[in-house]
Amino acid sequence: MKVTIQDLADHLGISKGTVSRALRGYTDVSASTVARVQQAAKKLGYQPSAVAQGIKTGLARSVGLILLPKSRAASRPFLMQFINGISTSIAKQGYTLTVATAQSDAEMVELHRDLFVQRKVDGFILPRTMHEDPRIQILDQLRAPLVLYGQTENLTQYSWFDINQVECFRRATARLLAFGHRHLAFLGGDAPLFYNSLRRKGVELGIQEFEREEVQLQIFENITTVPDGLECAIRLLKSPQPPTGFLCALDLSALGVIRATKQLGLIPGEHVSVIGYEGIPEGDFSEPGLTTFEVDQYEAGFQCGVKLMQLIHEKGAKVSGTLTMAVLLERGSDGPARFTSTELATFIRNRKRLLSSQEKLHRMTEKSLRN
Amino acid sequence: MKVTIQDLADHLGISKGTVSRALRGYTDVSASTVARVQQAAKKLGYQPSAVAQGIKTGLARSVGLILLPKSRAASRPFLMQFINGISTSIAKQGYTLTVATAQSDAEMVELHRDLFVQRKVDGFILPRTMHEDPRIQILDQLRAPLVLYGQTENLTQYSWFDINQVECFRRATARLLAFGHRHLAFLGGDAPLFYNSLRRKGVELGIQEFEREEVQLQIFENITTVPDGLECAIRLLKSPQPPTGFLCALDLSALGVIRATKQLGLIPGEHVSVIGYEGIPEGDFSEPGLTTFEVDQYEAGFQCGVKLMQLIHEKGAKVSGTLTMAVLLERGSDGPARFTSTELATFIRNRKRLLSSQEKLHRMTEKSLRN
DNA sequence: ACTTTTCACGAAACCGGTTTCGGCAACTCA
DNA sequence: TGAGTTGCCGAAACCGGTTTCGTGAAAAGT
Repeated sequence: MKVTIQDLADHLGISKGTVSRALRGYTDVSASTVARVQQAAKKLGYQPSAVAQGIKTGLARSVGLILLPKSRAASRPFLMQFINGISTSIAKQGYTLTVATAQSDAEMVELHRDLFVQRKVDGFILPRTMHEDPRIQILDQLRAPLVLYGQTENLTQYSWFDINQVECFRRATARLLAFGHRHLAFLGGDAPLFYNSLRRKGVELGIQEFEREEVQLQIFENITTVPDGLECAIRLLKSPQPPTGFLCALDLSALGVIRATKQLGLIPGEHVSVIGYEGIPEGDFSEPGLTTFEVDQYEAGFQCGVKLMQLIHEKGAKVSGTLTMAVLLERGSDGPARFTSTELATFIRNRKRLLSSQEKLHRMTEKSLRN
Repeated sequence: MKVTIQDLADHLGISKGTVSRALRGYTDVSASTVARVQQAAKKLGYQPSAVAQGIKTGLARSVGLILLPKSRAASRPFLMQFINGISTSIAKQGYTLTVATAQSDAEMVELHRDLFVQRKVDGFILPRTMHEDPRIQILDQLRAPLVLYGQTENLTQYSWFDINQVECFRRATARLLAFGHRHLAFLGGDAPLFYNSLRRKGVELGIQEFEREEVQLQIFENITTVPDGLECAIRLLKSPQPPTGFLCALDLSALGVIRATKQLGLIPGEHVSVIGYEGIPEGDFSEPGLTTFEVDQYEAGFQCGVKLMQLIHEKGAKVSGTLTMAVLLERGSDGPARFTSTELATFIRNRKRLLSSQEKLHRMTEKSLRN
């Protein structure tokens, strides 16, 4: 059924060693033999078994990506294009992507170890880097090649790729300040993940650089889902000094903030401003559309793949880090500050009455419509 | 660095054959030796190389899943949980998931062949089944184990898992009919994919079974994105006999329909009804929420994995098909028919005037608010 | 006490490749 | 023409496991 190198050698009447050398591009095989072998290989449909190759070369020709589906929030939207990017970049060297899922952090670390020790993969791409990432520690011990998608401590020791999130949030902050907002809130994401510090740092930097007036900043963490963002924003907006501008580490929490503003009868982008980060598709379906930084996940995956291939193949290859920018999508959820914080608080208090009167008007027109 | 079976054997002073038999659970090894070997393996951190194992057993202990990222529409949302399901079910037998991406149908077929011929995978899971699926044809030739996620022709020859989409759309249709809708539209998805026929069949069945009154049904295909749905719905709603109920093969197109209704000043769920299928997260962010059938993608992946493991391991294993149901999420996008088709047409014509008057009222209240 | 069976393990073949090594034949050069 | 290269290929070792086979020693049977 399956044709082996021996079958091919017998068919050509030469030794399997010669067949192997011919196909691997050794120079000590005559051009005519190489041609014959290649032709016969194509005719018989021979392709060397990756498994058998791996035993001698010590390479599985696969890279590992281990996911934690528990954290639906941040890993779901980016997955398809990220995978596509990795897969495309490594395919050139005959590599494939091995994807596994873990249900806990501990299991994730074990999985990395096992996959490498069992030679199922030759290296890893690590998304969602953490502070003192335990995956890195164990892979260091094993001397496993790895590339980080994200940053962490001791960055010079590893290859990594990341978006300049500090700069993104610095710009987002500067943007809201330029719009006239003076009371800001930063809704951070998963505290143990490194990105959170970076995005927060960007906000703080943006405020530092702004010297014209006093700026108020409230900081929150672990706001990772729509309900989280909703609840947090409701609480803030009902406070005596509500923020007029929201900087959200994640699009999902930004969508929650938008919901909250609408629940309170406010118009996002007009009464309050919201900026997100990541560019998930849902952001285009909210009303108004979410202003956010769109990350090119395909490119991210691609670059991670390229870097990992270098580490695996070029002995003594230098580790390298790359920082790129995300694109600001200016949709409708932010804009010039209409209110100060104090004005907004008053507005929100008065809003209830007005809402009910509007409701009445609405019903009136609806009724007239029916007839 | 890496500890091999020979290292372990030397360390214990026994032959590597015995070590292997001890770890593989052969009976002709004394219990005490088995214990010693297992203990030493753990101490030295020995785990057999999957690559080396594979050469003798002929198994790579990996299953393939090949994606077509081009078709962003349908494959993106379900991916994470589907992968999680597969990965979890096959992990028990030491299997991992190999994911690759193809940029065209032709490349996808090649990839399946190559991955199997190179023994990188022992079998495949095929999502998004097509009519006369070319992947199946080539994998049949290679006698490669496969499991379909979806249905196709000659279903008795393969293992497959699917949602009973016919029944879902029959119910959706019956639901709209019970709500009093008599002019329906079915917005189908990718015509070459098998699911499209099934969902359409469900709609036709639902209408057939309804014998009380005459029902009008308009059918469209290849409506796979939000803009597609938007454009199609606008056109339909502006026609002389607009449908009052929309059955959408995909949530994305349903979201487009909801947008269209709102653009025309209609209230989804009140003036027109929309039902989708799949349960993508975006459906929960639209206003009103999208009524849809939620598919458990984790379960789907899990079952596909289980079936594939059976095919690979149990020689002479019977192929098996499984049909389950999706859960109807009753959100706000559908409801009792307020209008007949004719009434709706009139309503939409009159709507423009009313919209501008409402706009005026709205501005009035806004102005009073500001002061 | 001697044969037969069972138990437990070592030796070796094997899987399908890669890579090293050695040697024959042809070719170059003096 | 004989010695030294060079080109090309076969033989064999090797990679790290699995599995078959054979055998010595202990246990069981007579």
